Amino acid sequence: MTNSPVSSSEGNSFDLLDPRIQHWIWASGWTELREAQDRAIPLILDGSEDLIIAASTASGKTEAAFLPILTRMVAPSPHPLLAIYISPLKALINDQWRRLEELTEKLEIVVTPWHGDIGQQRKERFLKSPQGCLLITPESLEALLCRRGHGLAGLLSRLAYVVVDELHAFIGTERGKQLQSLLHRIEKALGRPVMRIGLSATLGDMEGAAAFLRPDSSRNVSMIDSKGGGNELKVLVKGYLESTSSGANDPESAGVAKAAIASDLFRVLRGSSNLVFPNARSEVEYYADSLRDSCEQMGLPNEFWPHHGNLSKEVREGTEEALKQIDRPATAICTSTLELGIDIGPVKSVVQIGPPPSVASLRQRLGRSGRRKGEPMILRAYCIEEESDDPGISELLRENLLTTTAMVRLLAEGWYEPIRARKMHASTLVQQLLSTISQYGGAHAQRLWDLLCVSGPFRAVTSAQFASLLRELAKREIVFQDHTGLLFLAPAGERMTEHYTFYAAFATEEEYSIVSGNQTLGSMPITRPLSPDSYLIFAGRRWQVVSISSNEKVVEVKPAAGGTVPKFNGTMGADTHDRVREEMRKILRSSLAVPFLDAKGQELLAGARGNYCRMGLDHKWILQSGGEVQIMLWCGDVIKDTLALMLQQRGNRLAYEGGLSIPVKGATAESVREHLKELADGPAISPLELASSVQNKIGEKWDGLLPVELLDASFASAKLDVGGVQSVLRTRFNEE
DNA sequence: GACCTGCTGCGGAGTG
Repeated sequence: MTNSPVSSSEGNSFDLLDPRIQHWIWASGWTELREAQDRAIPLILDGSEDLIIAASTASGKTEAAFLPILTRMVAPSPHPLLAIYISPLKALINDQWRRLEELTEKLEIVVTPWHGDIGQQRKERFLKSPQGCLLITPESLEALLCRRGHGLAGLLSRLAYVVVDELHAFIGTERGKQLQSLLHRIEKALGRPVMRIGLSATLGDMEGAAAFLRPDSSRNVSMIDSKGGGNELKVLVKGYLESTSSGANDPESAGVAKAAIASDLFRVLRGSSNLVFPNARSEVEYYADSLRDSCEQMGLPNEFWPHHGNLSKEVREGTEEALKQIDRPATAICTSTLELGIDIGPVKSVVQIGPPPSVASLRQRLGRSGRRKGEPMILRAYCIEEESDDPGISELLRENLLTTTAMVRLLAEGWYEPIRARKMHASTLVQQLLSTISQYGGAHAQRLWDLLCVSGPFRAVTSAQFASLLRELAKREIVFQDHTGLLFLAPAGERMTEHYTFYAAFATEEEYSIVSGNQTLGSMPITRPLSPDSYLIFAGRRWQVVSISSNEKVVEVKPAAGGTVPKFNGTMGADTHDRVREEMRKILRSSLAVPFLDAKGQELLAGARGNYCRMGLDHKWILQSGGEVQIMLWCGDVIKDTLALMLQQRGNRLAYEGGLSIPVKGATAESVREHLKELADGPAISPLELASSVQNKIGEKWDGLLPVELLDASFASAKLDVGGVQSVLRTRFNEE
């Protein structure tokens, strides 16, 4: 292939591919293999190590994995091979299915998509001839193991590769723990390791990702980190001041800043395609409605479309289609639904309203713009600060503007939050235990312990905790042990594993469907049912409620002129990282101008710096104000929350609602100082003891089935950092 | 004090 039209920067990866695949590459008009593809091909063909491919969106990661996998599949062999591709989204499976079909058309390789929306016929065809590429979700794979476990070794006997897409979306979550367990159970059933390939755009640290992909380190994980040429970054952060003093209860005056932001967005975004991230579904509804209304007022076709997780598939696909149309401008107002790799067209700029949840998330969002060579990435951020008669510390230090400024600076430095995967997820152990018993139709306690906790991913669980979990499940008649020592599912356990809701590792609430005529607009939580005739803004439009059916959980609506933005049930917020809070303090201590702030932003920052000096915050971190004491730790939320619990456990009364400080009520600075000194220098309190003092620890799906001590341990692993508290307190005392 | 994701087997009606 000396005159091959496709060049390869290093080595001869192209030459290693099957000629038919080489022809496909040529016919697709590619002039060269991307760096990640070039490097991945020999490693995947060799197959003796695991692999992580981290490369930017639209850099051909999927092809990097599948070009060599398909080459292996079409090579002459007595046994046809099988590859499993695991995706966190059904939409992504459908995308990849289309792309792979195009590639495999002439190769006679069967590609089988498998998730909840795929018909039974296709699934049965795969079960009869389990080869080719299986594209599946973790939940469907769980169901496969749980229900067809007997034949698993036969079914997957040809398995040669496991590809995990969007790896970062799994790390540190219940779904990620479930996925690790599934991969381990498959290898144990086969009695051999299978090459694992992780694909990701954003990875804070590659070592952490490797430890996630192969937790027992029994195989080496190679890494391809192809960051790609960074496009120029253009940033503008705008500040807004909202007065909430005196007339604060007047609903008309609340939202002046939001209206100003909406009108600025209309002015700068019209005529191009953009993504707007306002941080909350209710805010998405506000801006989508307001911007669509502005288009209508001016007699223009609508360019603004909503996208969030409570909107129906049809509404979301409508927005995605509008974005893909290159010849017509379209801007999506969205939540993190548009952060993952669903295929949307190129966008000119990304708008962030309010502080981003994390630097990593900001980076992922920004990666959606400036995708073409030479085009800059454009970020416009809007920050609303409040001004009241009785300002708190967060208000005086302009926390929203300051957080956004700190995150933009860290982003520009190239820093983002490393992966945190120290959580035990004992809730998911309950699922894996029951699923494994179902898979084998009964199992010895010792075997389950070995499989899940000794060689498997629940390494943080002790044998005593595991034994107490089995006793708890037996007490609840979910499992029982026969005279030979085998564990079986009891009737309650069988009902659990047979119900379709068992296969997802994460919990969700029940919701009402919102229906207009024969169109389903989406769904809403049922904790706040609407009264008939009330008005509602949903899917970026205005509606009136016609009827509510509690039995069928359906709200019927019709178009209307009025409406208010709905409330959704938010869960706990994101944990801001230590480094972000340190950067915020650094900005307050400096007097240098921040060039990407607008005039109002500069003015607000100058005020915050003045307040920081006036309060003496450079050396003082325990402040007395009236009967309240404020503790300023300048650390991330996990440590701050842990200290709040420690103080509460020692009898302090807190008025803690997040923010920059921990307020202690009815105390003196001296007494609080004494407590903090003892905590800093005294023996470290055990995280389990601290956890046992916490009232509501139920957070994950099966937490309610855990014995007390295991629940405490699982809570502590996810939420507490006692060592971190001591270390931060010592730093603060030393600085005085 | 954000956001997001996913799900089997069967029975019955309707159609070719």
